[in-house]
Amino acid sequence: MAVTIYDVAKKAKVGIGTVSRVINNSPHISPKTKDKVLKVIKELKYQPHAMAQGLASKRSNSIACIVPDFTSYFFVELLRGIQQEISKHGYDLILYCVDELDKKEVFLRRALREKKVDGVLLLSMPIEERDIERFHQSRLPLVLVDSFHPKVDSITVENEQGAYIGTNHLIEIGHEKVAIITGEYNSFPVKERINGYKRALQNHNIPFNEKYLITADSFNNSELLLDHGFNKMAGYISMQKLLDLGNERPTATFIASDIQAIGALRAISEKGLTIPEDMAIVGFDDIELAEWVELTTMSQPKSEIGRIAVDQIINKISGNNPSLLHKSFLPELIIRKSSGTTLRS
Amino acid sequence: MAVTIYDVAKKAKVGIGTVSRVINNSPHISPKTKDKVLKVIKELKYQPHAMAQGLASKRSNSIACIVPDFTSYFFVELLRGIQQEISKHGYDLILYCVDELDKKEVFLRRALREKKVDGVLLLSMPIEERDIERFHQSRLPLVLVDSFHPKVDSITVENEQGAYIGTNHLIEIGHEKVAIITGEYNSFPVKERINGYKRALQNHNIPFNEKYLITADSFNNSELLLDHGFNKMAGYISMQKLLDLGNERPTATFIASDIQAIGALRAISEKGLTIPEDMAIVGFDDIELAEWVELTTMSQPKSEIGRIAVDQIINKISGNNPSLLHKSFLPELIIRKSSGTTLRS
DNA sequence: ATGAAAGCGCTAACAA
DNA sequence: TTGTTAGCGCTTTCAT
Repeated sequence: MAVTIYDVAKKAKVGIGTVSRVINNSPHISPKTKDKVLKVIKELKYQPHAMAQGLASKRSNSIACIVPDFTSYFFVELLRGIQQEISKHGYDLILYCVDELDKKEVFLRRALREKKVDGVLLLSMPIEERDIERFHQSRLPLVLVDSFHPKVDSITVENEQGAYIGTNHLIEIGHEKVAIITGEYNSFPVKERINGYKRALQNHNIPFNEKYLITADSFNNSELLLDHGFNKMAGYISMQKLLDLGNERPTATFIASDIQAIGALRAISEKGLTIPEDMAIVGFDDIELAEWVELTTMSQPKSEIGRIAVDQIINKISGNNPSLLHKSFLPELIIRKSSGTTLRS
Repeated sequence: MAVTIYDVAKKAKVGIGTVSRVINNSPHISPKTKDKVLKVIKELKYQPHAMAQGLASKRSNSIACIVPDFTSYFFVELLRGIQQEISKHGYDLILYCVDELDKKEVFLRRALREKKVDGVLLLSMPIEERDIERFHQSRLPLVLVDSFHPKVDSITVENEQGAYIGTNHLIEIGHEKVAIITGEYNSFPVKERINGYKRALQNHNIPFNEKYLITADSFNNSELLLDHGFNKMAGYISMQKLLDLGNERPTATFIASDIQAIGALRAISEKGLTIPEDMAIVGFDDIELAEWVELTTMSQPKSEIGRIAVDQIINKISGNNPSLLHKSFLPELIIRKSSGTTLRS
């Protein structure tokens, strides 16, 4: 049988309460007995039983992270920061992936009642009003990452402004026919990014051209929508559509995710066109790969986002009622070769 | 207060034992009472408390996965398959990352005593004899993935043979000066891959040239060793070393991971050399990116590996004492542009 | 087939 | 400061 708190108590000739206090760093304990107990704990290689601790204390020392099917490098890089920070605080990360958005609810409700985690981090997913209410009632800390709702703590980037800056960059280096490629229209950041794109056009008195807006919904291929169209293939196909526009073809494209941009790059070179001369590109995310393919992009501070999100949720778990947090980072324009500064002709 | 098994029992007018039986799908229960209880469970939105279940049943429905700091795309892709399979079986994945190999022990021992997980998946990490003994004694299921020890279940690829095939491919298309770039020498797969490389040379009576073996230990930069040298930068620097060999320069290189190969590609093009004419490349892993950069590589069946590993550990958890499993997959040569078939004059 | 009751290993409130 | 004890919410005998 595994060694329990009773074994430790007996061997140290103290009560189990005392052992418990030692384990939990209770301040009210004499250094002498503390040392004695600690010694026995070491001798017996005692380790508290997580479930028993959890049941009695109503804490699990685990945080759930629900991610939308981590195909995307962006999530992976975000997740990396989150894991590190969670681990640093002595918590464990339980990872859930949902391939369909509806399934998210199942996890949320389970998390709520099952009491297996002390808090939930929801990545890049919308949340329904009734779920918010549920979390509020059960007082289970919830933090949104890369998603927004006025009533829930959230860490985001300024999608609208980011798209504005990216599009603006393309216009300012001389492009007038600027297109946008983005994910599924009902994905949270997509609308905002489209708005930023439109605002940049407006600012320069460039009329919005319907044909220059390619969302992932455009093509009827559910395969490509698994991650809301934020994938290489979707970017590839979207760019093909733009290139098929003949002499109406845009000379520059703002692409709302680097991974789509990477697909787009291929579509461009396959047509025998060059970047940035024939088509200038600005992406979004600054995934590790972006530098590799010399992609100009709007950089998201991924590890910073992860850090803040975890700090906030741990703050809430710890009971220091922090005020509602809506932290938003401004993405930074990283200029690389794909936008260039030269125009074609 | 949350609804407990007592609330359900009271409302359904049965004992808590009966409710418990319903929850756990016990066969000895009349369909009638089962329905009645199920109805109440739904009405009350009852969900068993995970900790209480765990404490009483000694099962946590969680599986730990210890990965070496998931910087690498290979791990991510592996992890994806593992998560899916774990989830499919109704288990939760607790993810631990260890940046230093020594820290692994901490997690292993904690997993052993803390009873927070029902099994442990160890990815790409060696395991010490004494830890094996500990796991054996406490009967906590352990499965190695991408690592090997005779006494522990393991899912691997045939590194030696894979390296052999990759190197052999380069030799057969005409190369004689074939180098190898790989990770830290003490990393498990590295030695095997070096052996496969050497065997291929031998088979063709090509003498082994010390200068053509670049391991990640070669350079004194601990940054680069975080993931045992399996990263872009390490590949980049390693290739530079080879290119600096002047007229002794190899014409082909087998690179023991795609991510290093990607770094190497850059080093080559920066020197104004072309691939595959000046330098042919074969990588290892077939990460998603490999196709993108047209890298010939030895493909590992990542989702298959994950699936088998999870199935095995769940089998062990379920108590069907499966016999010791040592499944090894043969990596498959995927020929793309980076190896080409043309030699440079 | 079902109910009652004894734990599972711990925390926390209460006494001392 | 410390020991004792009553739960935490469930599973699992053991009766019935």
